[in-house]
Amino acid sequence: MATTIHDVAELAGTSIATVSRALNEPAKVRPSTRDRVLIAVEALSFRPNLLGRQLRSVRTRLIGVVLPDVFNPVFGECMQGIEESAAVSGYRVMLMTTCYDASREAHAIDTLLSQRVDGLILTVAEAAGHPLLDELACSGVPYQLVYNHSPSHPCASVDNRSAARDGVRLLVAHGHCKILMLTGNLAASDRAVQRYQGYCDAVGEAGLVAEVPLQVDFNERRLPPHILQRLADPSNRPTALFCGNDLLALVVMRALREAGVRVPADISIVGFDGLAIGELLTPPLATVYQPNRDIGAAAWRHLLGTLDGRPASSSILPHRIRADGTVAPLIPNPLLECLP
Amino acid sequence: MATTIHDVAELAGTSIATVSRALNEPAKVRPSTRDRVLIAVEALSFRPNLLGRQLRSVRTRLIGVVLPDVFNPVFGECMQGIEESAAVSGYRVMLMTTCYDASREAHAIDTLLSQRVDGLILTVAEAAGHPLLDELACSGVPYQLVYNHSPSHPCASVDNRSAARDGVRLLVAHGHCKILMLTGNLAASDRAVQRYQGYCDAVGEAGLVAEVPLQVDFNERRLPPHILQRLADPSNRPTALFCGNDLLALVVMRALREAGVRVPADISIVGFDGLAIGELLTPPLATVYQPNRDIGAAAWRHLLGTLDGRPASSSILPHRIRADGTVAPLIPNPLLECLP
DNA sequence: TTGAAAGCGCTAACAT
DNA sequence: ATGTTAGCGCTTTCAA
Repeated sequence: MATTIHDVAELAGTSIATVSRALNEPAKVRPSTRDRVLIAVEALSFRPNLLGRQLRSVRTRLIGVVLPDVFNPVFGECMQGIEESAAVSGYRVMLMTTCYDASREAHAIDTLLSQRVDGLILTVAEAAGHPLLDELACSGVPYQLVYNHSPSHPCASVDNRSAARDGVRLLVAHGHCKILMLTGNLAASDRAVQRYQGYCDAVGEAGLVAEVPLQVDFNERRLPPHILQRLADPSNRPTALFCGNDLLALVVMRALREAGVRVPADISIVGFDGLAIGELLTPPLATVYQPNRDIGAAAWRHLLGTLDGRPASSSILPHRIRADGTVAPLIPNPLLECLP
Repeated sequence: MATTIHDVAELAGTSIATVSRALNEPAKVRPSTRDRVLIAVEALSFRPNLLGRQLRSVRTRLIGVVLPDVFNPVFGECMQGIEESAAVSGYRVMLMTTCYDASREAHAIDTLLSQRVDGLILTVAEAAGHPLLDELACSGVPYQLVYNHSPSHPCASVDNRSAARDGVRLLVAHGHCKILMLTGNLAASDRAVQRYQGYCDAVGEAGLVAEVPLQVDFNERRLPPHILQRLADPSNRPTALFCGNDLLALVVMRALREAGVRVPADISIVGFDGLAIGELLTPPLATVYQPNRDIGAAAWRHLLGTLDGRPASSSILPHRIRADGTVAPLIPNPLLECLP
């Protein structure tokens, strides 16, 4: 079938070992033989079979990436950061998505380890006490979390709690005192919980009441009617909304718009993610910006370090508040009382 | 190091062949022995080395995906469609990005073939006369283009030209007669050229003048000043803009907004891509919708068909016009003459 | 039903 | 500087 190292060796009149060396350690072979080999390689358009090499060597130069999906631009941006920086170091990337499903996470990790990836970059639903992660830690295969901000595992992430707190502070600073949080499924994402804690921090330090967050199944493309009702009712609605992620913020903004609620005139909104695309909107989405591409790149840098034998390490990347169009100061309404 | 099939065989008191069979063709092994093997597998937490299997078998159950990037949600959405449907069939996906660079395309294809992927799904800058694609066609490795709408290669794509034409017709139908096209680098994308042709078709059939398209380096995050100047000048600006892709549409919308030009009051805009996110904007982006996720899924379906020995095939997926908020009817201005 | 043995294509000692 | 050879872990004839 495909031409192998043997064909090349035969044509070049050398042994297969020489072919291998000519290709991998050219310095170790006499220029004239090297040329003969390279000519043969060219003539046969020989493409070394990486499987053979990978099976034989310790390194595969393959890394596995496990993400909830790559439909959400957050993960697309991050994946871009991972792929392009890994490519620079000559590593290839295998991607598996989990749709926030624990059993799919397990399956992905298992498959990737079977493929003998050199390392793993992953976002899991819940990092704390994740059995697979602990197993990974023991297995000796380097790994790096992204987005999961965990004290016990190497990760590259923003500090979700502080970041969320800063986002909510922006709303507080604009005079809002009835701030609700809208989030994806809290049970399916430790980040969502951390961000809710940040919300509570900010609301608490302002002397306001932390309300129970409104949970939305993240796979929904539309806002459930009862939630919309809650948000659209002028007599009862919050003056500001903090959303656990940008996609959710966009979905709710659309729903509100369709219900005749104006953003930010009637209600202010702050998202979380810093989607590049959010900045292009009208009005631009106020959000807690996290450097998604850099998060991916940082994760790779850390992972590469571990692959090179350095101890595992984490990065808490800086977040930034994009105080943009969807936040407006609260216009005091003498008829409404802002205190609980 | 890692436990191998030998360890399992030893513990189960069988030969490695039996272990292999117990795992791959359980029917061919006596239940009692199979159980012994499975217990041993469990006890040693044996993870079969896919590299060994892949090297030995004809199939690797690996596919390669080559995309310009995965930062642009178009490709993220498509990648999602590919990955999740391939996963269902038990295939793993290796992703390489090219940043629209021909040499990186070549490198990606080469690497992926070295990895002995069973097939390839790719978007290239220019499909027609692409040397690597012709080589691929000969090599016997199945492949499927996405987004490249090519007559001579198996592909899954919308009909870029007709789709663009329909998008521009929307503008024509709203009374616009000074319609400009804004596009990424024409030289770096055959789709961009096809879409420009569609623009010319629609403009031509309306008896209007097809103008030279405004090209923008796609990697820019901002609109070059001279282009903005051209678009913002009230005495000279077009009444409508057709953008070769949604990201570009969003970028130009932002720039126009900052320059005080209102969309769609002062200028109407139609994009191309149908980004899910575009629908969530205010106003929602009018665009030529293409079913990105389905494009990915369709490409996989075709590829799988080819892998199963059926002849290569293509899908032209239906596009749809999302006649949304960024298009407004032209309000006739008696002072301005709409004829060339 | 099971085992022995031959390789898949490659790298890396070791020998020359 | 080059060749010989022994595997890497697995699947798959072929025999038993």
